[in-house]
Amino acid sequence: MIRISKMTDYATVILAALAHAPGCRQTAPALAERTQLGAATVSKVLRQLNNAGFVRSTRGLRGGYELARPAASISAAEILDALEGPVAVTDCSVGQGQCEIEATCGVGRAWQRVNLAIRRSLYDVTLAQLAGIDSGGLHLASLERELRPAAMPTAPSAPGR
Amino acid sequence: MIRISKMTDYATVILAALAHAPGCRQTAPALAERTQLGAATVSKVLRQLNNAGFVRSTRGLRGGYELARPAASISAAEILDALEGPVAVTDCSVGQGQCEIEATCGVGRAWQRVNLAIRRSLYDVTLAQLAGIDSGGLHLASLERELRPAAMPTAPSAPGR
DNA sequence: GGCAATCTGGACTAAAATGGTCTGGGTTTC
DNA sequence: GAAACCCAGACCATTTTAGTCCAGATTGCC
Repeated sequence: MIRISKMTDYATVILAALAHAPGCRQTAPALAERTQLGAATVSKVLRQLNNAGFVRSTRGLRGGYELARPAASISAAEILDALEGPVAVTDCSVGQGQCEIEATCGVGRAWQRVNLAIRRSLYDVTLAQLAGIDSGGLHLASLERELRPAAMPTAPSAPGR
Repeated sequence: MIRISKMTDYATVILAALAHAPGCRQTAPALAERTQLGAATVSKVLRQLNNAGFVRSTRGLRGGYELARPAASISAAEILDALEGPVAVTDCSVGQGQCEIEATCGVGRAWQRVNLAIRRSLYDVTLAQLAGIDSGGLHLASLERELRPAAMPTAPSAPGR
């Protein structure tokens, strides 16, 4: 259904919570409380975020997590890349050679374009925007373009699943 | 990982195969052979495509499937909508009220923008393009815009999964 | 009329991904 | 040395996905 995993979703929520208190260490339990997510789950996500370099951890008493970089410099695309690998709408959307029927189907090239478009839109969203503390719409250019057109068709009739 | 299901992928491949021989009925087994996919799977997908109105089926001897509408008038977004429901990057990306922690997290709004951007790019890709028989780039406007920028960052360091 | 080719609908299963928990360590501060 | 932390990974339950199979219904042809 073209959706990111819940874990990645949680990651953005947690990062957003951290972004709201920059430079201030917060423990995993405290973040769990703030975000209303399970403590164990938050811990797990924070570990991934630490490995990926988005947060910095401090052990021991008075330990906790804090953002490793300013929120405005972290893009949604980076977070997705780190947590679930690069965007790939289909197998052949990333490049050639993944698909045995490539020669026959010829569908790959068009998907690659879609992929690129998605990627760009993800690059234009920063953690600061996700957290709602955007300093002034610096990165909104391409998204505003997307939003302008009035006639945005809404999903017509999806069959129940 | 932001990807469409294989079934939907197959659907586009099958539709593309049909688009290559417009107005010409083809049986499910024949399409399976042409696309190198399992016969039962192709049948199943064709049934869904029939219910969704993308193809027209004829029963009995000499029966088969054919495109119900010209390939250029079918967008990738329509196919996705029909087969896996509307695009929804996260639960809260479709609208308000889906998420209990909406008030606290504030992440939803930014995802809605991403969602919209993805949706638009899917609307700009037609079946004709997917099939590689595009008549002249009528719908390419927004995608060309996406492709123009030179400095397209490629996924940096995704952790192996 | 009967047979063969075709679609139809649904049940069913196997495999994989996902979400989430638990346990058993290290570290640091007081 | 004890309390309050983080760290790493195994582990399990559930859901989703992919794919198969089978028992009809329909149509054209001989």
